[in-house]
Order: sequence, then C-alpha cells, then structure tokens
Amino acid sequence: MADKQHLYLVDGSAYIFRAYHRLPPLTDPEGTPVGAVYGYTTMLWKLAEDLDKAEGPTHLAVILDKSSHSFRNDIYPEYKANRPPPPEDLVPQFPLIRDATRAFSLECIEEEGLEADDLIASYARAAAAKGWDVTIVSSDKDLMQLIDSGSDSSGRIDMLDTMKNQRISIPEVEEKFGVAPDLVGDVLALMGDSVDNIPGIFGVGPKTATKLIQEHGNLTAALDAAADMKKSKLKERLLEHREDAEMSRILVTLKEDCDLPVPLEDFALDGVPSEPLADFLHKHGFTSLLRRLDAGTGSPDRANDLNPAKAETAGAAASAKGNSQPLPDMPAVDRTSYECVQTRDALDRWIEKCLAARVIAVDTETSALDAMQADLVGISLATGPNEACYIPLQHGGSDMFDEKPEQIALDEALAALRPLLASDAVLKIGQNIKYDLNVLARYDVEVAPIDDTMIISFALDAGRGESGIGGGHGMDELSSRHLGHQPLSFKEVCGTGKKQIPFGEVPLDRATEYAAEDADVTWRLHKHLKPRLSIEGGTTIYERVDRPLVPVVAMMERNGIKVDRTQLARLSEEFATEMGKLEKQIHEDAGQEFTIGSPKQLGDILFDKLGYKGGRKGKSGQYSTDQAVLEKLAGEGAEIANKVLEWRQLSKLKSTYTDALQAAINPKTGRVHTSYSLVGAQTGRLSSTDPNLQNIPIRTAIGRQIREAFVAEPGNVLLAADYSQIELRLAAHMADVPSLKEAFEQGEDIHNRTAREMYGEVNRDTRAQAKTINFAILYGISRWGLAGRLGVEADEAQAMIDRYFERFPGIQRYIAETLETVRERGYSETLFGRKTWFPRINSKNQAERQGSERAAINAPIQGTSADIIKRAMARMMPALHDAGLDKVRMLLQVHDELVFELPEGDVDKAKPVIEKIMAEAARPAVQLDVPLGIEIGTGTSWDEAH
DNA sequence: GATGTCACG
DNA sequence: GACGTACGTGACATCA
Repeated sequence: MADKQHLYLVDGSAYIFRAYHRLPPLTDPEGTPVGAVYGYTTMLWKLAEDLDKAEGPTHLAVILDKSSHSFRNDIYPEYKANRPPPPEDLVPQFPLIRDATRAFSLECIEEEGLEADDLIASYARAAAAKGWDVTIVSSDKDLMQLIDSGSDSSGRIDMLDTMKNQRISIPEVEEKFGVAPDLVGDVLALMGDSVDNIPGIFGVGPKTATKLIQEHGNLTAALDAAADMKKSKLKERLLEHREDAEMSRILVTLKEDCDLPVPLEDFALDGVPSEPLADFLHKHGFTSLLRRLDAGTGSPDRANDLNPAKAETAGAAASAKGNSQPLPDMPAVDRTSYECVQTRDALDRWIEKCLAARVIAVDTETSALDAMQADLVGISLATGPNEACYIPLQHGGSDMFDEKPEQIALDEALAALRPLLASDAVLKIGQNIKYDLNVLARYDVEVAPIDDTMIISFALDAGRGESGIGGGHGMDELSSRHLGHQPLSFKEVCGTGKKQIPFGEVPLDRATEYAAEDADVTWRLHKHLKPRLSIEGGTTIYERVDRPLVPVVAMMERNGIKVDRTQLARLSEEFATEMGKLEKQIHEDAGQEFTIGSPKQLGDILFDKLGYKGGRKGKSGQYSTDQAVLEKLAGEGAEIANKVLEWRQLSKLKSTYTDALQAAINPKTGRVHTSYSLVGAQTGRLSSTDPNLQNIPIRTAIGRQIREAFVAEPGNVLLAADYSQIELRLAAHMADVPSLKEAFEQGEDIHNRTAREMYGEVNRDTRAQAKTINFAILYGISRWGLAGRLGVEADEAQAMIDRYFERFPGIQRYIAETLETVRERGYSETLFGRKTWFPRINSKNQAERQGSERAAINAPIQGTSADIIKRAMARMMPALHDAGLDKVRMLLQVHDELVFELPEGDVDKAKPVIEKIMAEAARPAVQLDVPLGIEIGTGTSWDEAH
C-alpha cells in the first residue's frame, strides 16, 4: 500500500486575481459579485476530482494573504506600492473565498505580516523535509525557486498551474529562466518585477538577467564581474544599481522558516463533511456545479466525490446493519465533560472550536414549548462526542432579588454567535432544528446550513417505530435505539406537574448537564444516521425534498395567519345559544337530563332507555353512537338522533375552532401560528398542531363560517392554490391507466369519466358512486368496505370492483406489484424515492396484515403527492423573489393546497408564478404522464379564496 | 391515558 | 371459523 503523502498548497490570493480577470462579472442571487469565487470554486473542484489519482493530494491547504503589509515593506516601503487597490467588485469576494474554502472542508491559512508565498515556502519545505511530495498550485514565478526534485530523505516539490493545466518542475523552470530553481531568485533580483515594484537593475530584463547568471554562476559573482566588463550601458547599470539588485535579492527571497500556524497533519483529506458545499453552491447560484454534485451522487453520497473518506463509509455500513448497537468508536456519554460557558473568552474559544470542527450540533433551551413565544434561556453546542458546552444566557429567576448566575450578556453572546450560526462553512445539526430556527429568528439570528437528525431518521425509518409523538423519531427514542444511551429527561431536570420549574431556574451545573448532553447526543446521532442515508438510499429525498423544506416551513410558521377574533367570538355565542336550545329538547326527548357529550350515557339512553335498535361495538362493550349510527336512527324517524347530530356539530365547531382559535392568537403578532411536523405522517405528509390548521371546516355551510374568520391584512388578499385531484392523477400515472390519463389530459371531470366507464351513463347517482369508488381505489379497496359506503351487498360491491379493474387496466397490476415489493422489501416507495416501512405486512394476524396492505397501497400515492407539494414549497419563495414579488407570504399548507397572503396589486403577477411552480414541481426528477391541474382563488377571507 | 367522535385532505 | 371492514392526520370531551 503506497502511503506516500502528497501535500497540495493552493496559492489562493494569486488565484483569485487571475480568476477575477479571466471570468465574466457574475453575481449570485443576492447580487453579490462572485465571478472570481466561481473560478476559485471550480479550481478547488478540479483538484478534488484528482483525489484518487496517483499524483492527487492526500493533504491540502489554501494559503491566503492576510494584509497588504509584510516584513518586506519594512525593508523597502515601495514594495508593491504601485499595485492598484483591488477592483471594487472583487473586494466583497475575499471573504467568500474563505467561505468557499471551508465549504470544501479545507484549511485556510493566513498570517499577519506574512505573504502567502512565505507560508507556502515554509510549509513546502517542512513537508518535503518529512519526505512528503508537495505540489504548489500557483503560477507565481517567485515560487519557482522552491521546486526540487527531492532525494531519498526529502520529497519533491513541483507546481501546478491550474489555468494552463500545466505541471511545472525543474525542466520547465530551466526553460523559463535558463537556470536551476535555486538560482531563480538571483535572476529575479536582476530583472526586477514591475508588478511587485521590485526594482532589480534598471534596464535589465529576463534575457539579460538569465545570461548574466548563466555566465557568472550567481548574483554576487555577476555584480562583482561588472567592474571587469568592457564599457557598456550594461556595465554602467550594474555598477550604478548594485544596491538595488542586492535589496531585490532580499525581497524575492522567500521566508522558509515561518512558524506553521496549523500543523501539516491537519491538512489531511479525510472524514470531512460535504453538506456545507451544496449549501454554498446553492446560495451563490452555482447551479452547474450543484448539478454536477448531484449527478455525481445518484445513490452514493456526495461526500464520496469530494473526499476519500472510505473508512467512514465502511464504518457506516457496519453500523447500518446493527443499528441498535452503540457506535464502537465513540466514548460513552460523560456528563461531567461538559463546559458551562460564562465568560466572553470561553465563548470565543468555543466559537473558534466550532469553526474548526465544521460540523456542530446546536440546541436552544427556552422558557416554553411554543417557538413563537418562548424566551431564549441558553444555547448548547457540540463539536464531537463529549465535546459540548452550554451557554446560559437568561438564567436566574424573574425575581429581582434573586442573584443571577454569571453569564454573558444576551446581546453580546448573540452578536458573537451570529457569524458562526450563519456561516456556510459550518454545518449546524439539530434535533427538530425548525424549533431552534424559529426561536433564534426572533432574536435576528439566522442558522444555516442545517441538518436535522429527526428528519434524517424519518427519511430512513418512517413507519418502523412506534407511532406516537415524534413518531419514533424523538431524541430520547433515537438515543436509546442508536446509541444505547438514555439522556437526562426534561422531567428529571425541571420536575413535573405543579413542581415543574422553568429551565431558566435550573441551577447551571444541572442545566449544563442536560443541555450540553442534548447537543452531544444530537452530534452523535448525526454521525450515526447521516451515513446511512447514502447507503440505504435516503439521500435524494432528504437532500432534495425534506431538508430544503425546513427553513421554508419555519418561515411559514413565523408568518402565521390573521384571524378575526370578533367574528369567532360572535360564532361562539351563536353556537352556544343554539346548543342550549338543542340540549333542552334532547333532554325532553330523553325524558331526563344527561351529558350529551358522553357517548356512554348517550348510548345507554338511546338503546336501553328508548329502546332503539343498534348493536354493541368494540371491546369496551359500549354502544356506538357515531355519525353513521345516529344518521341511521334518524332515517328511522328518531328525532332525538337528528338533534344530537346537530348538537355534536356545534359542540365540535365551538370547542375545537371558535373557542380554541381565539385562544391561539399570539398576543405579540396578533396572528395564529401553527406548528408543522415534518415527521408526523408516515407517508411524508406534513401534519399541523397547536392549533391544527389543516382541518378547518369547509364541507358544511355552518362550518365554513369559521373559514370566513381567516382573513388578510388590509390592502392584502388571501390566495389559495390547490392541486386538483392530485392523488387520482398520480394513480393514473403510477398504475399507467390509459383511459384515466386520457381523461386528465383532456381536462375531463374524472368522476364523470369513471361513471361513464362503469355505468355507461353520467347522472348524479352514478357520478357519486364513481367518486366513492375512485377514493376506495386510492385507499386500498375491500368489498365489505365499499359495500358499506355504497349501501349495497358485498357481492354487488365485488362486481363493481371487478368492473373497475376491467375498465381501468393497470390498477389491479399496480396493487399486486406494490404489495409484492412491500412484502419482499418491507417498505413502499414514492416516485421520488421516499420510503415507508410496513413491519406488519407479513403479519399472521389477518386484520393487522390487511390493514398494512391497504396502507401500503395508499402510501406511494399519498406520499408522492406530499413530495410534489413539498418540492413546490421549497421552490416557491425563490421564484416569487425572482419575479420581484417579495411581499407575497406563504402561510399555510393543507396537503394539496397552499395559502398565501399578498398585496391586492400583486395578485395578477403572482398567480402565474405560483401556478407554474406547483404545476412543474415534479420535474425534472419525474416526468408525469398526466398534467398537474392547479386551481387558484383569491379573496379577503380563506372562505372567499376558495 | 384511553376511548370515542369528528374536523380536514 | 372469526376477524372487522378505506388511506393519512389532530383536538376535544368524557371517564377511569
């Protein structure tokens, strides 16, 4: 195994000037000039591509000039004095060069008082002395002095001009200067350099300089020989300007013994993350590179393209198999290892440490659960296992007399943390980081780029865990499952019930253990889970769909939506009055008072006391009194059933909507801010909580009044855009059903089409039945289920199913194939590759198995629909921005609908943009056989917008 | 905390 | 021969 080390030293400063002049004046989406950055990035890219080649680097660093002043100015004040200031549009690119470098996970070296050339010389010599080969990426002729063929004990040094794609070693130097590298300095001293303002000997150019050195052997000899020369202009000049030449010799001499600010070993190219790269490329609009990044990934992770982290990949493969095992290479969690950061010095140290680490976990501690109201209490950071800290910011009770613990002032700490948290070069990992994004956004702190262990877990394991809050992707569960470690629980730290205290009142030592542990565990989970994405095929859905969505959904949550409190209050009163009347009548009909809202009591009244027919149901032995049962009773003339139904509707609307929504209005913003879960639904759909804004009534007139209370600010309107019949369209595509596809292509009403195919004629009844069947198909049909819905016998329902399969060939095949693959692999997949696991698909329990089968038939369709609208959401704001529509706000998502708020005057311009983004959201990843129909409406209320 | 019910796509 | 009957959610009231 060849373990020859090969160090590449990139002369970044020289490169950027050349790139600037060679490339067109590009700007990024934000208008920042990035032409030189682009050139620089491309150059790094090319180097990265050579990683595995024989001549490729094992170590790499970029060297930059820190300031224009160096020790050479002390010798000769005019040094580089005639150099014009850098062009105005190059200046802002310098910091981006550093970002680009870090995005590639490369070291970036610069030192005050030293020029890049000196650092390069020192590093090159140091590496060569250790026997490493060195390649200097530059075309600077000064650096050619360093070129060396190497020996048994020392490595060789050569140069690479990436613009000309030319290697420079001794023959090339000899061709250019006519002398060996160690005499290049002497030639340069004679000829001078107008760019650096090195005088040399006036009137002596490269030709003469070379000739003199060749003839006399070195500079001193050449100068000494001048006295004996025959009279000439040259002799005069050599004598007259001898001192200039001698000083020039010093100026062109590279300082080869600088202290090395970063040890050579740190330049090793291994185990580096590449996520920041994609974000950097994206942010600056380097789409062609981004495409290449993606093209190179396919299934393998992009990290493999950019670094030779083979060890890491192999380890990940092992851990993916036994994913309940703790990682062998991580030390056990040690809560005593955490640091409580209470001084500015300590904070600065941690910030440096994070910048160096490039992959950090971040967690915020707050005073409450609601990200829109919670106060920031502290921040924890982790850079590795047991490398974590907690930064208390607002600890100490609200009581003025309490002594507050020592902590850095909030403003000061946030100002120090802002650049780190916003740096392209540092990946910020969170567990449900959307929460932290929203809390920090309220303190004007931006966090990007990000990764989220909860969402990575979801991309890998949706459907595998127990259902419940977090869906099996909560931190405690992930930690137990993957790390074999149980972190401190919030309860253990803050207590529970009445004794619960706010986090800000937890003593700092305890708070540090809890908070830093969360960051530590998050960091470890990321290390464990992230590599599984590429191995198990989750990269595409995570990188292309879910991860980009996090900041978008966070923004939607912060936007919130205005609700008219007066309108809701009025409805609450109306509903209460009506319920009171109904209650009285129901009690009269029952002949006694009872709690209508208690299904148990109601069942007893209806079926025992009043003697209506209706069986028991469920294990509880309780009568069912649901809508279907009550409607049946009402059909048989039971007036009380109708009244209960009406009462229930009002009760539901009042408690769940008109009362609850008023309480949900945020006092600071005056709006209602829901919280979306990106891991709530196994199919990939979002879910909405606190309050749920995805189930606001629409189906009944009385319920729609609640929608009227969702309004736009004055001068604005709400715009609702929804996908029409998206799941049926997807079914038509995925099952490849010719007549359904044709109907959608021709814009035909799909239920009419189904009715025509099934019954030969279209009327109200046949259309309604067709609609039911269409949905039944999407949901995984059974003869009994369909029979129950249509009110026919199971035999008849089966005949209809058979007819459906006959008229729409493809459906039956789709169902069979889907089930076959799910049984075999254990999971279903959407068109975009999202997996949903069905662990009970082969269960011996028939009910369980059949339930899984129905879900498995539905999941690819529902999930693909979710993928599509998510893609639309991720693209929406940039598209609106490009159209100059910065006042359009995206507020809500309701599975196949997006709700916006925008100035009335922007409607005409915004409509086509929104329509286009939604209609084309599947492309280019997937080319659907059916068009995606979009319906758009506007109005001052959500009801009107439909 | 479980159960039943019902709001949405 | 029994099972239990359409997919995916979240919130609320009641009751143990």
